Amino acid sequence: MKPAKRPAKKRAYHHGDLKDQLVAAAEAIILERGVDGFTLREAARRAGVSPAAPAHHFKDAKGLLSEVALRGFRDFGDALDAADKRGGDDPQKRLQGQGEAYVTFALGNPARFQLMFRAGKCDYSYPGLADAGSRAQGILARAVRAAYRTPDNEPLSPDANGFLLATWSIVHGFSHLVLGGELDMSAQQKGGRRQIVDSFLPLMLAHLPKPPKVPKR
Amino acid sequence: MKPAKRPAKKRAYHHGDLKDQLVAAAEAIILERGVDGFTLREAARRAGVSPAAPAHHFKDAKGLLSEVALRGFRDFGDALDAADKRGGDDPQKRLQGQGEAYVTFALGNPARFQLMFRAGKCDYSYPGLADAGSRAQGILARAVRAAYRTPDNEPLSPDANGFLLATWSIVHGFSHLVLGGELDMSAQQKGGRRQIVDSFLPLMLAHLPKPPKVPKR
DNA sequence: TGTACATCAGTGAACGCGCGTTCACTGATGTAC
DNA sequence: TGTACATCAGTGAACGCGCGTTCACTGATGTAC
Repeated sequence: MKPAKRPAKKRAYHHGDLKDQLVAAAEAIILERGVDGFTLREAARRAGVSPAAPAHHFKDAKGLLSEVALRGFRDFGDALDAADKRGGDDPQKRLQGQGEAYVTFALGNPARFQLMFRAGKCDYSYPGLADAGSRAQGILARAVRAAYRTPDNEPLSPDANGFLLATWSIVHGFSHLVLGGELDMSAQQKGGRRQIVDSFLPLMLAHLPKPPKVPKR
Repeated sequence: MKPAKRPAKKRAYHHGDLKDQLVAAAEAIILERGVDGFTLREAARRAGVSPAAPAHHFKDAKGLLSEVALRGFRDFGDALDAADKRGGDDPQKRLQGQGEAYVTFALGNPARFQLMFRAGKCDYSYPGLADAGSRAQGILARAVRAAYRTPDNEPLSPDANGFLLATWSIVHGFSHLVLGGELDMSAQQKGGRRQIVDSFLPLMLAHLPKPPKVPKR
């Protein structure tokens, strides 16, 4: 076992935590400058390391971004899953909870969220990434499945599919509108994003489509 | 008056239509390579002109993109407006129509749409851009105002605001999901984007929130 | 417990690239007289 | 109708920039005996 992490006053030649710090730096850069503002050199700079160092941990620049997205999708999936479970066996509660968790994740992790849904920035063949993405996607579908009482081995009905898509669209769209700053104008009110969200999220969630009452069969 | 546009076999020293062609080239580049793939040099190349030429028509690279976005917002606003008017005085029809027009515009003009909603690519002080943007935004609000029978000089009620936001979110989110290719997996079906949209758009629009029945006052 | 050696994780200089923009210029066009 | 001249809209070479990546290297670590 390694010794407990030392504060390491003067940095050793071997960094010891470079991979994680590069990931953290990448997120910070994206937060400050947007997804397009990320550069590998800047991430290395922030980790206090030469521009060649990241190559020992990631194949290339896309590799680092893919790792960021991977961790994002995992946490995202966890958040949706937890919210879903909190809903017990009440489909309405499960969907409402997932909707809220979706938006909460997006606004609480703007850098990751924007990266996760920005085509072309990640390498989908990065190990685990595609899986983590589908898993997160499947969690909402699972709740819709329950609401429509559709067994796992049957495809969703067109109606259920429309419902799934509408629900996904509304929380996804809301997240993008807030993150993109589109709401600041229309919401004619002062105070930061936090306030806008606090006041509008419940109102918006109240308009989430309602699942049908499907009899047990 | 100028003579009718000659085919101009061998291009004259003066181009004659450079501004429009740069705009067209920019849209084509964005379509092929994404918003981030745009470069001013490439636009100049496609217009058959030296890299310094665009400076005579646009202040800088952002200026060209701003012009693209401006034209986008204008057409977008026109499309929403036309759909709204087609709804007569039936609020439900007006909202449904605008929703469909919103998505149709996004999918029919993916390059522009993605540029229009990508923060940081445009210069909002570009003449007319901010106005065109607010105008488009106001058209949906106008229909909501009618649905809730709110006079122009009164602010929307919180409930109406939530409704507006939910409606905007759903069409905006759907557009992004389709353009981002997120649906191809979940929609387990072959055929291009066109088919996905044709089959899912009506289902999704069926879940647009319904405006309340508010008595005239 | 030492020691030899392989492997790991850094360095820093350098490469080539395409970019946006600037510059002095020039050919074409439009206008005043 | 002709002519002088200002202005417009191009050219093409050049600048400096920061980027991702490569390279030969080296210091630190871990392991086999």
